[in-house]
Amino acid sequence: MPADEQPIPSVWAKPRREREQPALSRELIVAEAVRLLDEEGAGALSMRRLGARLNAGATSLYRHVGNKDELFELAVDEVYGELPLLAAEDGGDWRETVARVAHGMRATILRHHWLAAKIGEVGLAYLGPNMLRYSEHMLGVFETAGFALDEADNALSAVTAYVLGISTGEAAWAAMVARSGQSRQEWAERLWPAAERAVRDYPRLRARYAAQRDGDLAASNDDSFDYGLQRLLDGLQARLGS
Amino acid sequence: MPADEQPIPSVWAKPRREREQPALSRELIVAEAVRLLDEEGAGALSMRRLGARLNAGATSLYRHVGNKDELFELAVDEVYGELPLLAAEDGGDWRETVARVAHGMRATILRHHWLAAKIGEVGLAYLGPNMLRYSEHMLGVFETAGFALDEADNALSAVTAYVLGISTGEAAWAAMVARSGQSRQEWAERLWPAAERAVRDYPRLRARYAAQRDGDLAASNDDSFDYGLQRLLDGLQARLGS
DNA sequence: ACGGAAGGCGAAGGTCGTTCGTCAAGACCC
DNA sequence: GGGTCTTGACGAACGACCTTCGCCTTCCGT
Repeated sequence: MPADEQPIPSVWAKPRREREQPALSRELIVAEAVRLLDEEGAGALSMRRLGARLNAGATSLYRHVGNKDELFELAVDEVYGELPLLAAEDGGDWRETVARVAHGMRATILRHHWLAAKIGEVGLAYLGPNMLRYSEHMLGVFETAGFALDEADNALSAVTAYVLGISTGEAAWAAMVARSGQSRQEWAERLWPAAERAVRDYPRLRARYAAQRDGDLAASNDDSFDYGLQRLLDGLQARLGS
Repeated sequence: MPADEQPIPSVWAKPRREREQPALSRELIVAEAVRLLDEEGAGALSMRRLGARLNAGATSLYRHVGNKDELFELAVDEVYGELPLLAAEDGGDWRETVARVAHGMRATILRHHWLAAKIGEVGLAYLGPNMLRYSEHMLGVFETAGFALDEADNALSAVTAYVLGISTGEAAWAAMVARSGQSRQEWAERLWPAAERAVRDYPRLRARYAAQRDGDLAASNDDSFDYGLQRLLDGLQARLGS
């Protein structure tokens, strides 16, 4: 047995419970969970690992969180709090406001690449306070743009669904790259042969893949996102003209 | 010990390996996995339970599938195979075709409520054969409608993203209801007090919730889905006019 | 007839979520 | 000051999970 593992029967040996930190709290736990998720993905979040990062045992977390699923809900809403709440000036351009919010939402999802998958499990209607505040605010934006409340609801759902859907694919890709530890370039190179073989019999897909082969992938994703967003906004704007 | 558990040392007691079924195969495994997922959700799929449903041990599956993640990829692509591949007649209405495909895709996602969440993990660009065939086909639809190939790609991404995004929320809700074992009505009633309390301070949300309180929820979801879809198609159609 | 491949499976290692009982430390009341 | 209650933390343990390994049976091609 190593000497430093021998229990020394003295007051001074006792670790003198460290309480200079507020110990543990729901806020600290959720914040650390988000950090862990960002760094290592949803699969790497276990209560034990999260506890260890907080200098605590795994079971201590249950005093504050009750459940792992509950913890995920809290983490999702925490990130919802990062979404920009742009004011809709009365005479301002509602299109510009909505577009900026949509871009901000996409950026948030890409920053937290586990978010899209978790929303797929948890759903969009889960009553988190930050999510409610965001929804209320955006309904207001559409209302002052001229939509009646029920149509504003549909419009908000459409924009949110579009952003969430298109970011899901990008986020999944980013998550895979992050988990592999390789760079985005290496990963693409490694995947290329399989992709080329898979699309051999599909001329249109082959052409699309070839076109993206040497282009800037990030820029292409940005353009594609904005294209669909603008079409959706076009369609919404046309409803206001009548 | 019950008598029927005593090992009888006789040839006739041996179960005489049942091989009238083709034993096990990747196809059988994936089909049963989809059935299990539909019935009990993604959380209930374990290799042991899946094996048991196929009268096999858990580890036998690894001869055919290699991985649980791989099994999920196969299951996702299996469901992709259910998507309708509507032909785009040359003089026909491309809008109608795309709308019908979109509705079919939503119906498929709602029929397999685990799908949306899994796509969020796996991503849209995973090279499954059914998914490739579907993409190639839809690119063709947009091309014959008059879009250049790169714009057809963006248009397809937009429509797919919208459908996926809006179905995600509905599917998550359906999955929760299915897991709870209660009826949709019971679940809504049970959730109502919490929802009412949560939206108390948000007038627009409160009005929306109240409006949906006694309306037909399914019909309302259908309408909301079609609203956003039509706006997106409006925006795409406007691009063809010029 | 026989050798090798393929398929199936039990045991086991390691991780996970979660519950329970226990223990230390402060809060509060008489 | 002393006793009691509440809060927070934690180790042990249960059951379920994925996956690897080695062994056994079955079958097929030659």
